[in-house]
Amino acid sequence: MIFSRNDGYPTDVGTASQLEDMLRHHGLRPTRQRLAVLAVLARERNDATAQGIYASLTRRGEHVGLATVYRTLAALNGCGVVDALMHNPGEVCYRLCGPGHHHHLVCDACHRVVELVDCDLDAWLAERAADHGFTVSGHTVEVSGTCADCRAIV
Amino acid sequence: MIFSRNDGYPTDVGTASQLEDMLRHHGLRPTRQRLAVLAVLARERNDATAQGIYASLTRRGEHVGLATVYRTLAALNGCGVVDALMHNPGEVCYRLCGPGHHHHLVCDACHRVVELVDCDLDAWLAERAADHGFTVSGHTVEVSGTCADCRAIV
DNA sequence: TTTAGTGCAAAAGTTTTGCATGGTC
DNA sequence: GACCATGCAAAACTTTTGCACTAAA
Repeated sequence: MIFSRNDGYPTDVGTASQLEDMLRHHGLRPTRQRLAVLAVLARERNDATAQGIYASLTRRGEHVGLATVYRTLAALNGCGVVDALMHNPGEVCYRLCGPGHHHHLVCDACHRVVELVDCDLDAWLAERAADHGFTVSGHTVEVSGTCADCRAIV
Repeated sequence: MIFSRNDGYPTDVGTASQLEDMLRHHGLRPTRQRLAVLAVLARERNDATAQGIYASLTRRGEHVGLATVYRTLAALNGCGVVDALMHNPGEVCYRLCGPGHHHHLVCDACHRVVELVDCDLDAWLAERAADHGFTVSGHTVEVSGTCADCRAIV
């Protein structure tokens, strides 16, 4: 799996030309700006806000308009390439994630994110929901905790 | 349990004097404004935004400043009296919930919320998290689906 | 050359804050 | 009287949008 990561470390997320192919595959033109946003996401072990990504780009001298960052993230989220996390009120965090069903384990201290890929809650939830007359269309689990690195510091 | 509800229906959430006691119990002065906000939350089977609560109060002729609504919700959330749900980007929803550990089953169509109280995920999550070096401090599950009423309409 | 994407600035929206006033203990 | 809570308006923020311009197909 070339475009997926399983923990937060900056693993191989594809060369520039592979990122281009991915964008094209989703009907998105591989522009300089989109590749730059993807590069920041690929380098980020934590989740990142639109504002934060914009700041990263500016810091590195890559000129990408803030509106473009927002539009790019919306497009990538629409394709399922990035996940949107809403643990903080008032802002959305984005993260380049694997394509399958998974949940997020987030470090309270450093915001590092790990994907939990094995989840078999469906049957259990469907049963509980049926007790209340609901049919289930989806679910998200967010687990908060402390990663090994941060625990070591304290 | 007098201040808890299990589904979204407007059940008995306490008389005015009981609400006063609850506020006092948390070190909050039982002002007209706070009781009014609580009354709106108690009457609401769905979750509600600060803006929506403000609108409800205004509609009923109760004059409570918008800043006061925000401050009241923050205080009640801090006490654990109301839960904050963040399913929509850019706004926080609040809901008067039971005091114990529970999760939320939310109707996609009408935003009705039901609390799921039996949850056994702790051991399973702790194990998965340990595989990645994390210790778990908490978790939230948000289940989306369609309630019986909304399914009937379609 | 046709269409999609970008930049900039303005606008929209939610939430927070400062400070004087009023209510509660 | 001391302290907490409120109201109002301004400010801070994130996010969206309009429109002329640029780049990709």
